Amino acid sequence: MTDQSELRLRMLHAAETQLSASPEHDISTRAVCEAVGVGQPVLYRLFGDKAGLLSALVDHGFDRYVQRKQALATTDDPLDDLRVGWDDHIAFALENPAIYRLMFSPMLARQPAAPRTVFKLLTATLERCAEAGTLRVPPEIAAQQIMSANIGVALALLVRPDIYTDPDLSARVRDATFAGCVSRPSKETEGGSTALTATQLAARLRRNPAPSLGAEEQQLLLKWLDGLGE
Amino acid sequence: MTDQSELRLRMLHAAETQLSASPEHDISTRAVCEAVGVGQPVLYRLFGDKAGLLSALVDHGFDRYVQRKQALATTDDPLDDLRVGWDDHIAFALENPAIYRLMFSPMLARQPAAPRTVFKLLTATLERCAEAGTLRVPPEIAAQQIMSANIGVALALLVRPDIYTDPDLSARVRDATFAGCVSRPSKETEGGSTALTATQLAARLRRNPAPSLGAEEQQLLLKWLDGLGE
DNA sequence: ATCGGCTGTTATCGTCGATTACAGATTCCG
DNA sequence: CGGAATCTGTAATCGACGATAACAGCCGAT
Repeated sequence: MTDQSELRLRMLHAAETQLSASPEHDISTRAVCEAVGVGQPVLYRLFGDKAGLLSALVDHGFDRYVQRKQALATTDDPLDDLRVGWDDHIAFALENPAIYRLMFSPMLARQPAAPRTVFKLLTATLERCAEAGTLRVPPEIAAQQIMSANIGVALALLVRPDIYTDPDLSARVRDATFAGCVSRPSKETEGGSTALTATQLAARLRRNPAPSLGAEEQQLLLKWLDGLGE
Repeated sequence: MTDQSELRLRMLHAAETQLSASPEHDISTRAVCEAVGVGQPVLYRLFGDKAGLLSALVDHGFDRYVQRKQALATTDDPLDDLRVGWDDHIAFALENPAIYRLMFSPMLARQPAAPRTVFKLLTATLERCAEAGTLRVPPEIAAQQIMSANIGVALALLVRPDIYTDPDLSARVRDATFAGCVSRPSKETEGGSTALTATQLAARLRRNPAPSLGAEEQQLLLKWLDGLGE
């Protein structure tokens, strides 16, 4: 029970250590097994195959990533929470370079499922922005922009520090990306743009469905509002 | 002479074909050699080792990338050239998924040198923007923002089409990124911002150094102007 | 006590990256 | 012209690795 899951964790830890120490960014199942003092069949029973071990390592990395994200305080300023989330993503990448490389490697045979959870977290914060009336596009749309840019910057800083030398690169792309989809609440924006108001209304309806509308009507309305929001 | 370089190309082509067909995103040196009808030592003489073959494949990909970029017309609207360059980057990624994955994989043992050339091309266009007075930061700074975001979006669309479903994702991030460092010439901006003017002046001085200043003075002045531009 | 299922071992297979040893062709020079 | 040196390829092999088969001890359930 606890034994096998503890062995699992020990193997994952050994794999992570060896991956961090490997200039080739690769590990060998033999070395991992030897490090924890077991034979290879144990690894293959626990993880199926080498890809399974790497997948588990990726999932383990995403677990820490999500745990860390959820530990971040939720303030009453969702836009500031967004900024903190972006910076924390970059910090995670720089503090866990080996696992981050693996987590977001485009060469992985099977891509992990965890990013969908990460997306939900980001979307939740964006929903709060939308409710506050600072989101100019539907949350799912904004989430894709933010995530792709955030990962792009993290990989750049991680993999090519020789090229991406600007210490403010992350902050610059962050501000530009956020400026592209969210806007500070101000007198000008308030009641101004129809897109903004539609997005705001959609967010409120998603939290508190209107009792006067049926389920299908509600869905259709939200679809229209999202259309206006884009 | 031509023989060995032709053999090299044939092996590169075989490697690319097999990489594209491999669900594991990996190739075997044996299969490549067998495909072109030679023994393994030939490969090791031409490329050193497997990493050398992959490096050559990456360089070959960057050659095509650069060739394609240089084939893009240069108009009198540098901002529009920037947009075309961004879109072409995304198109290249989607049209050459296997090589693009490899070119920008964070798991490569040795990172290629070609990206520096790509950066120079982008910076050249940005210098033209600066001369036109539409760049708010030094070209090298802007280039880092644009490249990292561009790669981030390309990898997202390539690797996780199931998550990044917004058909306008690339255009949105592109516009937001450009809005972050360049601005359309208008009455407001003209003569308005000191940062903008400093960047513009730096670009002009870089093209036409002031005869009234010495080399060291010129360098110092440019450094100051870049500082103002940030 | 015994059966069945975990959990681990040793031994082994097939593949792959990489190297050695060697052979034909070509070039260069006495 | 002839032989030495170099280039260019092949066949055979090595060592490491991923993966599996066959087998052995432990432990709870009946």
